Amino acid sequence: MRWTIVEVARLSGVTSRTLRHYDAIGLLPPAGVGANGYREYGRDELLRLQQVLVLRELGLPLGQIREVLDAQRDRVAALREHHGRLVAERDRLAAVAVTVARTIADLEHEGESTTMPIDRPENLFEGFDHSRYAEEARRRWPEEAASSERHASALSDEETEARQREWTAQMVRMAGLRAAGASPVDERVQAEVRAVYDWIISMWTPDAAAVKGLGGMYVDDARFAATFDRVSPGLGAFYRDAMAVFADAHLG
Amino acid sequence: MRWTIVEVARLSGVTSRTLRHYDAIGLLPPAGVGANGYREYGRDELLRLQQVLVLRELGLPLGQIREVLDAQRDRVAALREHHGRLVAERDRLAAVAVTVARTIADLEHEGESTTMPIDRPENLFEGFDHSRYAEEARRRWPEEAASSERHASALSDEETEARQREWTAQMVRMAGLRAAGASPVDERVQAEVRAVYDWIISMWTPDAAAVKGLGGMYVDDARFAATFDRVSPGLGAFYRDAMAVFADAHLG
DNA sequence: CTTGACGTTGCCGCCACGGCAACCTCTACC
DNA sequence: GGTAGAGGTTGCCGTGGCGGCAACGTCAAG
Repeated sequence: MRWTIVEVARLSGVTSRTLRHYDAIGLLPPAGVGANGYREYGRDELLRLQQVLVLRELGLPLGQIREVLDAQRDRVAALREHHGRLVAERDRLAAVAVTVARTIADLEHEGESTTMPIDRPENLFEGFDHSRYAEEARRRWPEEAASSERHASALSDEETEARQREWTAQMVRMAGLRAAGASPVDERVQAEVRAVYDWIISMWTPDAAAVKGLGGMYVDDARFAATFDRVSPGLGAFYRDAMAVFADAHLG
Repeated sequence: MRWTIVEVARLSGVTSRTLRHYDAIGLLPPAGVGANGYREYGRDELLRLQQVLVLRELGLPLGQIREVLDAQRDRVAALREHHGRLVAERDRLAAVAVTVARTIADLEHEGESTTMPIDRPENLFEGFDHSRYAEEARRRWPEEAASSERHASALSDEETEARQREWTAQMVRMAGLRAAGASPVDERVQAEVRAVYDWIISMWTPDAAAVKGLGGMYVDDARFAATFDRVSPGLGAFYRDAMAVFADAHLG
């Protein structure tokens, strides 16, 4: 069985342009080329394309996908490396998003003093030394994290670290607001408190009974049950059992 | 006072190559050009550069930075738009990171059956139709969200939606494990339950008294107090007061 | 025979620069 | 005044993953 480029495109969902690109960079050469110059793809190429798309979906650059598929590289190692990059980029974007949100709020509430006078030009760029802050945070927090009795066992290291960083940044912002003379009822202060509240919630630890009770509700409550059933009949009961196991193992 | 390109570079932290680039694309033309062809920058250019760097730090593309600074565009509107993109991209990366992590785990624990037999090639690409899934989720969830008593008032719409998406994906994965014959004590199932547990935690709602109590602890507990004091003396008490206000306003 | 769908190669563009080449200019020192 | 070294200039190529377009050949159906 042979397929033309557009047939493969329709099967896989990528464009024919992309398939030609993959040929051009040697990532997925066709099985052969007909007398008319048309590319011909076979079963093996479809399988390879599937693997390419899986890895591409995971965000791996095409060059690394080729290395992995040509077995010159360990898949797990490549993915682990990639995972680190993803998490770092995710955190960076999260931090930027927070800053942008705060900037928007500031701009909306700006009264008058947008332009502050500047005498020494080198002060213009004071805020841009990020590495210093990041190091500070890293130096300050590890011991605190170790000595605290926070119930972190259910969270991965990455998540824990991300929360710590959030928390530190939170305090710094709060200190800034206070220094600027804001009172506790100030809406910007309250916005920060709301963030603290979210954070508290995420640290709140329901006990074993509560988790089991929730699992039971997944079965007994018609609304919940219907939601699960739409995904897969009987899934609610499966959740209930699995949650009971988890509760016994981790929350005893 | 006039500065050469390298002096500006040293003041601001960007490279001279970047400054030339900004000139080339019309983002930051120098104040003038000397008889020797050297670019000369003045105070106004430093101020403009500072604004450029602020907006660039927020991730705004250079073209939009130019539009904003040339006042053809509303800053807040541009940032709001940008914020949406950031959050979407952050969520996408977070989702991909989770998938990559699970893939790594799968690859590490894979026993033997890596290559499953495939007869119908179109099935190879079944998992890739994301738009359909996304629509499904969007159609399914709004009512559920509206009718549920979940305490979502303290969360933004974006966060709520992200949680819902996580939750739906969770169920699909769980259904897949179950279909594959996994039992509730299976470690992959338990890993998913752990995710549910985290989700439950984040939905758990402490009442006003609990929030106030926690605020009080920020002052009474020496460990907490010390942490706050290192950031700013008396910050703990400030938190306590602000949290009491929040609790009264939102958790009464 | 025509039409329209599909195939090919090849080149430009995106975005924010980095790197290099080839060359000119300024300052300091011998 | 020669020279070294730091710094200035323009201009072109490369990055990643294709999309879009041009200009043209091929195939099946009516």
